[in-house]
Amino acid sequence: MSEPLPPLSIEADSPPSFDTLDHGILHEFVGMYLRVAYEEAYADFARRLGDEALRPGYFTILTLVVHNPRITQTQIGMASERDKTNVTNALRWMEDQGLIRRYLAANDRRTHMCVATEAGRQMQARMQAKAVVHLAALNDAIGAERRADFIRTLKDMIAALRAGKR
Amino acid sequence: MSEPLPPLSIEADSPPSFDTLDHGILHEFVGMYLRVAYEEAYADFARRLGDEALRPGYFTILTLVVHNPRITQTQIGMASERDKTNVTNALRWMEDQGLIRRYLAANDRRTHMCVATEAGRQMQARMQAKAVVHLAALNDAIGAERRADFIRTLKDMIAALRAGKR
DNA sequence: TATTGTTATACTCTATAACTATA
DNA sequence: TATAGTTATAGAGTATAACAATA
Repeated sequence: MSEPLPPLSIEADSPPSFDTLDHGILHEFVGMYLRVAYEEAYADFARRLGDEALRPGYFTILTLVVHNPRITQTQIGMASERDKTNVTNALRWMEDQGLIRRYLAANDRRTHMCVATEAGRQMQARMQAKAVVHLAALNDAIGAERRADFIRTLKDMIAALRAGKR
Repeated sequence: MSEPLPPLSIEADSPPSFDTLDHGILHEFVGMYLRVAYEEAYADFARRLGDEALRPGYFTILTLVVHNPRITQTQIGMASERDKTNVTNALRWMEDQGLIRRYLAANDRRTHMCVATEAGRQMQARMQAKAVVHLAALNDAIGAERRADFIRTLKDMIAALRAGKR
């Protein structure tokens, strides 16, 4: 890898106490809280799902397939906000697990239509039950009404940042 | 890697139209919006920083060092919500770039105290100027008052999810 | 024994680019 | 030319585990 760090010189002063650290502009910095909240929400859902279910990220995709028979991979990518390459990998894995099947559309043989199997529907139902508990835990923390505002703010933020790209 | 996917059988039906996709519980699913908002916020800040500055994740660490001379690596890890191994790597890189220096504390020679160089202070100031514009763009979208509520909600969520771990 | 920091390693999520096949 | 999907590859960010030095 890289070279070991060089030895440090010794200085007499002491570090600042943790309680009095100056965070500067970081108190206003949304990005940091957003990152940590995302990580904690992901980890909480993953904990509740346990080892018998899919990973959190796959719940979105499987739910879309269960609710929308013959949904295409492009549609899944757009609706789940994921790149098509990630969708391909997720669907391949789910097909290997027997959770979904895919069919070519007769009228346009480029598109792959995805359909959940019975095992896939059962898996989605099990995961959704855990998702409901996960959301209830969030509601206990922030309140159901506040959650609606919260989601609206997230959506507004996403839309504005995307508009700013162009 | 893995084997190529097998050929698909052809089915006559058509995919659902994208506009009428059924998202099921996903409309309530905070995690997905959280992920996308985080990604967009990160990307927006990265765009504004350009190629001459550090990556967004390093801004937090450099800001802590600039504002708190002799801050230790453990303190940086806790304050920036990052694992110590990531802090080590970030600081090594910043030291290579001449943005910070590190010293051993005389009274406890395990601890490494971090101090920003003049170049580091200038870099932090340049990045903070871009961070302010980034935050202003967010305020245009969600409003400064709503941002305060938003951060409070994020903090509450983080605290609740962490409490639920134990 | 516990803590600070380092190193090696690996995992997750995501994206880019080049490709095949279909349109 | 453009679109749907696949593959190989790579990157950013994060974490785990074993370790050395120090307390």
